[in-house]
Amino acid sequence: MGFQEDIKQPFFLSEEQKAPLNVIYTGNWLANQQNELLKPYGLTMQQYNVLRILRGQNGRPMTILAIIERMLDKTSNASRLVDKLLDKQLVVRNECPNDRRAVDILITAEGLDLLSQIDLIQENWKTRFSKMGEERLQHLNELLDLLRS
Amino acid sequence: MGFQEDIKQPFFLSEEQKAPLNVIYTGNWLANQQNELLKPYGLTMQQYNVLRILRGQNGRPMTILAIIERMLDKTSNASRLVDKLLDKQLVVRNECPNDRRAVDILITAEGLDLLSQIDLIQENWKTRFSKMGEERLQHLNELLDLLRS
DNA sequence: TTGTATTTAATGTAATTACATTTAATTTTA
DNA sequence: TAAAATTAAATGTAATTACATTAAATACAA
Repeated sequence: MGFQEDIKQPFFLSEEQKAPLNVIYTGNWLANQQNELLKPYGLTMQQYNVLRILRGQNGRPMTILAIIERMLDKTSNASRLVDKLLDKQLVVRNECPNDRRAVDILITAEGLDLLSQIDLIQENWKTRFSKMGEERLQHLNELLDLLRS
Repeated sequence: MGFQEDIKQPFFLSEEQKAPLNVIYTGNWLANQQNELLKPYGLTMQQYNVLRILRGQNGRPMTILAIIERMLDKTSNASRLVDKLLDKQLVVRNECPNDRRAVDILITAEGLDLLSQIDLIQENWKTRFSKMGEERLQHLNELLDLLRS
């Protein structure tokens, strides 16, 4: 049940009908939780995602296009997301030396610091998942990957 | 892999790290597909969802609040969604006789007709899921429900 | 009854998103 | 090389979303 109660579905749904709704619903549920958690830090999930991508570069700058490639939601506007991060001085933007069309985006010390603060809180969230157990999570990932294939 | 390639993740993610991202990513992926499918009919997923909720009432009207209770994404603005459906004459809105604060929303014949057109196309989409097999889908639903509990 | 609180829906708004267009730089090709 | 095509990012915009406020009707309490 669970999910059917949340949407007060009065009649029985087949697993087939339920699955797509459940994936979308659970995805939104997680995204909302994540956004709630990030609100005190003044970040949206998208901005947080970009910051983490930049951290993953370990000091190497990335162009906007490279960032988009790694984003969860590729339709959102990376230029403007980076604008917001710039305003907060969490990243810097430099003209790319070998291609003047492109820009090099780099996370600042301030940005790294903010991320490490958030990491601590995220631990909380991660325990939600770890309580599911490695095996179940692996299975969930397999099923989702299969769904998209 | 699958999902890790989509976001060009260079390093290994644990199942625990992967799962929340995978759920959100797959949810967005499904929602985008759904929106794409509905575009020719001039409906957004939210509008479609409201229409289906109304159809489920079999001719009994619903108030805005009752609709919200059944919506997948309860944060979106039901009043305005209904406005859009009204513009397209897919629903009618009447003052509720026993409570003049409330409004009775009812799907029109036109709305039902549009839904039945879309149903045909949806069959296509449903085969995506049915090919997963009943057992896997049931398992997926269980895992998602467990995640939210 | 009369004033207060609550409920229902609509509205205002600022921010975000989706999508197309523009600008500037680079690459290709004639 | 010069013109055309492509690429990278930014910008314009209309629609949508999130969130708060408002307006109207009803319920409640003194």
